[in-house]
Amino acid sequence: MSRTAGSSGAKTLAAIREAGLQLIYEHGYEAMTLRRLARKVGLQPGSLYNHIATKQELLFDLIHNHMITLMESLDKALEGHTNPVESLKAFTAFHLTYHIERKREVFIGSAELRSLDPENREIIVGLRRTYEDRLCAILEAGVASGDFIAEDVRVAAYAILAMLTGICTWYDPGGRIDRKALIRIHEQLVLDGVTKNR
Amino acid sequence: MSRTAGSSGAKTLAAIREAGLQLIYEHGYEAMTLRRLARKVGLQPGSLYNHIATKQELLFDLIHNHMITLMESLDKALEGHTNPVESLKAFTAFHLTYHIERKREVFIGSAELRSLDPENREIIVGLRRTYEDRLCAILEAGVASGDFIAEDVRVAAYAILAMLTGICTWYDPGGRIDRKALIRIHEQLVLDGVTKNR
DNA sequence: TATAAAAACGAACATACGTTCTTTTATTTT
DNA sequence: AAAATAAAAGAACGTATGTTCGTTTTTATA
Repeated sequence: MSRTAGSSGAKTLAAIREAGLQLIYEHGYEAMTLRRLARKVGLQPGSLYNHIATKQELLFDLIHNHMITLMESLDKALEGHTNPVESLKAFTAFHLTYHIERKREVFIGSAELRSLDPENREIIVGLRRTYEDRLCAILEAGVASGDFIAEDVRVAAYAILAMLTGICTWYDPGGRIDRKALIRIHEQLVLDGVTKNR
Repeated sequence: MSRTAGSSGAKTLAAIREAGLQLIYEHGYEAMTLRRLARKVGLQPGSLYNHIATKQELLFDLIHNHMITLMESLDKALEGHTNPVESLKAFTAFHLTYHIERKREVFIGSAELRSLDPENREIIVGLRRTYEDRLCAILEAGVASGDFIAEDVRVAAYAILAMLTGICTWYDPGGRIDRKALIRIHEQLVLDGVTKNR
């Protein structure tokens, strides 16, 4: 056999991306073999190389795409909010929603950082830093306006991010807890953490 | 050559454990090769099998040991506390301290869960559940006594654990932030999250 | 001190990996 | 319709992996 009827580059690449995402999420980058990936897509191992340059490049593509989308979505979600309290609520809601919806991408984006080549890793770490900075800016604005109290803005930001991101390691969208309730509870937790009198 | 002068089973096993811990922490279980591990310990690859049964068993040993120690230490730390507020503070301080001191074990204990054989994984998941239950019990006691308010105890517990555990992914013991300050800040964050009027 | 056990070496094993290359067939372009 | 390109197959590559085995030397036991 050779080229399959109905085969199209764009469709196959999309299938490779989706299957790769799932396999890396399930087993990790190192544990995912290209043979397994090929089988899942319905190809021979060698045929993958008509669409990807290398296994490493596939990983970077997945993470990089995710980070770009994350940043763009965040900036859209924060648009129009000037009040620090409202901004923080918007950030919390966005972060939770996005991290629940893109559970796999988020997980890979942090767990497989170490599997990236140094140059690739640096790019991703830079993007992540930019994301953290958005939260820091909100907290700083709130401290300046007197709405928030935070002993150390960066510590508070990391604590908040850790708490929110941790959610998607156990949250089950089809489970007992409603998503809106989850967001409400965490908005409150986050706000209380930076507003209560000390 | 053959058996080295001064070689002792216990010492070599300890060296293998320590080197394995470090290598798995740095590169992940799948990415750690037994040849690399052997080189780090100063052995030939085959000689490892005088001390471990298999690569998988080494991973399980490391994680299992960690979980057992974690539980014992927690119960010691909670001993004598009856007041829910004090218990929660003690839990927070213990969790942070332990997770900072045993950064590597903690990381491996969650990141490499998926690298465990199903039977091994089940054992670890059970132990982890027991740990979470300790926190839930404290929160429930606090709700019953009127000290805490929590819409959903399990959600609150997971949020707290996620926040606290997330710390050890970025906290640098030699860095800008003092450990005692870190504990103080988080005790407050945690308490605020479950005590403030809604 | 003789004997058994432990701990190391070093070679070898089957297997699996990421990747390359040639060939064949389908699709697109001219 | 012919030519060029794209996408697949399938075999092969060198290399690395976890593990086993027979041998040798050191330590512990009797």
